[in-house]
Amino acid sequence: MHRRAAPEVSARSFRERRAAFLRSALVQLQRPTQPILEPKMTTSAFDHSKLDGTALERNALMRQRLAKIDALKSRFGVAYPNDFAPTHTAVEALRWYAPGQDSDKSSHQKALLDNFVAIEEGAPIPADLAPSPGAPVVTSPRVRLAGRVMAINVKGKVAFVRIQDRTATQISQVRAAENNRRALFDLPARDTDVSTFQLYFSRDVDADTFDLLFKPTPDGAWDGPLLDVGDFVGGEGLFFRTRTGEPSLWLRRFDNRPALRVLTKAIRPLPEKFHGLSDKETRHRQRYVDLVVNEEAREAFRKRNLVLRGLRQFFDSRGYLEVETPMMHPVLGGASARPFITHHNALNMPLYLRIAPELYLKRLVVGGIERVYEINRNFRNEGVSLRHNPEFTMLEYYRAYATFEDLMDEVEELLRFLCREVNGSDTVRWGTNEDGTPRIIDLGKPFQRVRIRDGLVEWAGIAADQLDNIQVIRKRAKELNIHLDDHAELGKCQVELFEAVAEPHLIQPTFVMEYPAETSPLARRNDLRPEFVDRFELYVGKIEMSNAFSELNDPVDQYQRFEMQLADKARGDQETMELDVDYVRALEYGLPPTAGCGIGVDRLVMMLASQDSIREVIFFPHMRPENPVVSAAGHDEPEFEAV
RNA sequence: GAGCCGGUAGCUCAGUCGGUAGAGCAGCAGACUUUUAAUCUGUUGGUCGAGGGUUCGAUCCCCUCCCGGCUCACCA
Repeated sequence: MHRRAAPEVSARSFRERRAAFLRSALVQLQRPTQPILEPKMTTSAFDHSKLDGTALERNALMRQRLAKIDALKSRFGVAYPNDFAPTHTAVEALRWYAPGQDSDKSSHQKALLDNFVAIEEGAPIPADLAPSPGAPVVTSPRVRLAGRVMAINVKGKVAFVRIQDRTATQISQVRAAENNRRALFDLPARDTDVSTFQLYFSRDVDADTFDLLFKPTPDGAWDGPLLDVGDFVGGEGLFFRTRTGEPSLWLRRFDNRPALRVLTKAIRPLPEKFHGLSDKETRHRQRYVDLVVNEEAREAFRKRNLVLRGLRQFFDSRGYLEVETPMMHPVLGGASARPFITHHNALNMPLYLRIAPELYLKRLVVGGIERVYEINRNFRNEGVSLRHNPEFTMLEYYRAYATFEDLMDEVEELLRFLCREVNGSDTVRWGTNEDGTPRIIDLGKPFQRVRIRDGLVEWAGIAADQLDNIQVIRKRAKELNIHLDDHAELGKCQVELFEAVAEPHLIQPTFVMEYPAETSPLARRNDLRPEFVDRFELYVGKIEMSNAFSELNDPVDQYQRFEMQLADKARGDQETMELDVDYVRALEYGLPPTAGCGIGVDRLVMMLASQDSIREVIFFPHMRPENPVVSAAGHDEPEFEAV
């Protein structure tokens, strides 16, 4: 758009530069991958040091590590072995030390910390391992642990290697119990490296491997230590506690195998251990790094998983059927939003990425699935913000023979249930108050309920008998410096003004009710006052969390409301629905009295995981590409014409 | 789409009122047989986001662009 306005010459040179860059990038990107794709090539024949000077970024540290791979390969014959099977996870290893888990636990008490022998269960005591005669003996199973190296401490002829595996988040929690247990040893609690388990490597156990991994060893391609933070390793040994009481694996040689092996060498270094990775752009673009180094990131996504499991548990237990309906819609409907449009080549037809599953789910209720829910992605072609991602996860559920008031109770129960599942509490800290103190959301108390008209009277100061006077509404909005859409009719003005003035009052969970009918084309009119619909929205922390209503099941009314939407569209409103003839036909077969509810799952997770940004609860939030996109089809004349 | 702020070593950050840059950590070399942000000694490492302009000279000043953050608008 803005490029159009740029001078013709600079626009052309820009295109040419981009095209030239892409051509070279394509050529360069192909270069390093070809040897790997060649079927006759094996990894052992691949010279990693030759990867220099390609399109891939290569700094000094990375070149160094590529050379280390070749050194490992020349030593072991394989650069990337895949024959190490761990017996325990890190959390299982830590739990082995818990009281009552093992009959021999008493022997791991304080008395043996300084002077003891660790032996394999059932094996004789090897004389050469006894530090001194008569030292206490502890037994341990033979254990193999694998994980990513998060810290290396070499202290003379011993080394400590901390590894992290898939149980990183769990182990952080188990550490709390372990810290309590450390009191038994009169040791201070540890609060660093809580997600790792420690390997202890004494040089006298396996001097060759020790020197190879931790000491400079003139050995072909690289003569420095071969182990780096970030590598994946596998180690074999016996459980014991170090002098400082840290549960650790004493690496040993069994059957002449190395005590510690590099399973995957990391070419790129991990972020520095103390400050870690804090740049949000990198954290979101390279989520894999974020997850490795940031406990809070792992925790947020663990909670996301708990929310998803909790949702399914809640609805499954109440007889709802989970379904999947189309994500590509030939007809736009179910919400008011601008869509993404794509095209089906073989059928030569446009398709919309769905903005809501609503109309399909209600078709299923017509089909007899009286309780139904779907958790899936919606796509809306709108702005990106702390609360909006172009694709977001939506829960919608429908329940026959229920009203929107029944759903209010159910949603309240749902949120309370989820909060307990995720946080073990009815309250959650989310955001900050005006005065900077942590804001506590209380899902334990009954949710507040407020009618739009009451809110307008109370918070916008509009006289009760002037609520339907659009001039008064607009004038008041102007006074309060609140922007209303110029074409908006009365109902929309009321809702917009309400949302603006009510915001400060919508921090604790609040149901907003009595929406004007014209703002809700799919909702059932109130029986007594048909200008309203039986609908609520749930607000928490000033943002909309949920939207629900008793469903309109009168096909004649529905058809007319679709026609009103078409009229809006004709006037230029881009966020209206289309006339879905088949949906009306479905209603003609009979939709039982039904209430339905949509819940923004990402926002729900934000709240329950105490996150202020939706990007913290979506693994790969939408971001602009870092570099010009190289087309998979290999077009070497890419088009950059701005649309 | 608009405004403000930012992009400096692998990471976290200083800095230069214009004379091509520093620290900590990581890396490398040395010491250390129970460390845990290990410690101690020495040391390598940078197209200062990209392009253009002003200038004897630009990482710094000016312009344009790219990417991000925050606020606003649209929206859930």
